[in-house]
Amino acid sequence: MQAAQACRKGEPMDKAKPEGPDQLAEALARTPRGSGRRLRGAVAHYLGSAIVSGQIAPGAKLTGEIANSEALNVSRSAYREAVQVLTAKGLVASKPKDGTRVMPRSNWNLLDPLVLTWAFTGEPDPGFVRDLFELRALVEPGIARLAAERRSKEDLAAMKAALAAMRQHTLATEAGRTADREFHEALLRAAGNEVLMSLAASIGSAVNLTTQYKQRARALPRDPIPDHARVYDAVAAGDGDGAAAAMQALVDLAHRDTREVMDQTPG
Amino acid sequence: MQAAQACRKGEPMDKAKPEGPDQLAEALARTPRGSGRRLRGAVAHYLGSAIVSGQIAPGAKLTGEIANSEALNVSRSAYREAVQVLTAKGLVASKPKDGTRVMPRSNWNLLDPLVLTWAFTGEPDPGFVRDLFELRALVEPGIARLAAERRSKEDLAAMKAALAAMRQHTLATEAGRTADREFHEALLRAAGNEVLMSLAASIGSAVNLTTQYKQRARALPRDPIPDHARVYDAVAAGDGDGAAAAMQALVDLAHRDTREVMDQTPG
DNA sequence: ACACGGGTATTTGTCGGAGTAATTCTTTGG
DNA sequence: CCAAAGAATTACTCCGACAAATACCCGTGT
Repeated sequence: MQAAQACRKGEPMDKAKPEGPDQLAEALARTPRGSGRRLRGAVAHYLGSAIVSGQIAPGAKLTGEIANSEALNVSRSAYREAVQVLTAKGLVASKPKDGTRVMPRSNWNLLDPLVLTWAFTGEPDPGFVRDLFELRALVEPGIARLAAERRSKEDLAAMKAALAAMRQHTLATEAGRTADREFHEALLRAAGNEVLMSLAASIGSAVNLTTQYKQRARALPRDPIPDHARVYDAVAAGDGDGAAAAMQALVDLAHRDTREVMDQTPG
Repeated sequence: MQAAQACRKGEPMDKAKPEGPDQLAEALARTPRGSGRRLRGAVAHYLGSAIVSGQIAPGAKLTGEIANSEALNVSRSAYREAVQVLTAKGLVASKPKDGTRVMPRSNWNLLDPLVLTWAFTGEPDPGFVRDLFELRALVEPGIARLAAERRSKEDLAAMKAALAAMRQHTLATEAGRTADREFHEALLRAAGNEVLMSLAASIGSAVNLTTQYKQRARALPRDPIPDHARVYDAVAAGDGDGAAAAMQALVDLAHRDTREVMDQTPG
């Protein structure tokens, strides 16, 4: 695909500029590039993964635009747009003459779904997973409490339907997992807080990634449906404390499952 | 002219108003553009504010790249890079033939510092502020609890120094506010959770914006230093529950202050 | 010897135009 | 009436040149 660039004008290969190992271009071509994903997205994924995984340390500065875009066999425009994405997520910052530098980790937007995706390419850092579960443990019970206080009849109906679908399909099927997502989404709507909704979307994306990881390790999670039911009952009863406690149990369960999987797959 | 505004499909276009040729370009030039802020940043700020403030509703599609960039008197590259920033923050999505559409609010990354900035240009939405404080009420006590359990001697020293500086300068001075930030930063370091750190950075940015707003209304916040001291004491004593409670009180206080200010300045 | 100020080189930033690719809408054939 | 082929529209990518900003070097003056 990138070959089109080199061949389009039929320019002859210049010996003065040794092509160098286009290991980079290969790696770039290997990056998954689905329907909506454009070239700039692939570049962003490549650079973002390299940064989040630590291959490019904070403070380091990456190669200049012209050189780097040529190394990746992409145009400078596409490369620059990819860098803008990284900049928007706080991973890098660019200044004339100084170049584009990787920012300290404290500046990264770790809750951005894409950044989370990059963090989970390869082996996830156990400390990072622990941090994520600590956040879940803080936020999700609070969401459940708010939901218990504010839920409408429609919210309850949606949660009940999702719960029934979960029971029917189980979490082993895609339909079951969809129902699970719908349950949490309904809970979130019931909580009536847009900011928490946005945060939960990020967390949910992280949950999906860990779940994927769990499945990769072929671990069978124990049945979480009773816990979901407890959350539902407490929310329906308007019992904030009960809902928070039930949700806390749910998060703890997921944490324990994940930790087990990560322990049984050492290097 | 009106090119940059939302353009719903099927609606007949009014003929151009006879006003100044580039009203948009003027507005763009008026957008604050500090040292590091580039042209693309100004465009992103302009479009982002218009979207977050609701001037361009979700589902609406913005004018094509060529027309819109010309209307703003910027090159297509700069405009596209600005749109990439918005895309990275979940505000818009682009597809060939369909154009660039504003995404539903649930897709926005409301915790992104820039998005928060855009949300606070003009009158902040009271509901949004409430949501933010609910998040703070959930997360910050948890941070204090973790800090109480994990703080090192260095953490305590840093917090103590910041507290002293706060006492000396008070929050009316810039030095005092810097000390305040340092206190919270030290607390965060003590908690030892990178994800919470990233989240707190976003929240802190929102806090700064609300504080700015409070100052704009010339309201004098009551003295929060005793509450900070209580947090410090509990953290030093390793009292997780106490630290959480003290921090809860601090957040409540800030919420009350902000609400007062917002009540006394109705639209 | 050192502080300071100006010039210079390097790097990102902006520009404009041309051609490509993907997707929706339309049209046509079954 | 439906489905597949085609047309139109839009974003996407590429290219090459120029402008702006700033870190760095060097000469100057004290």
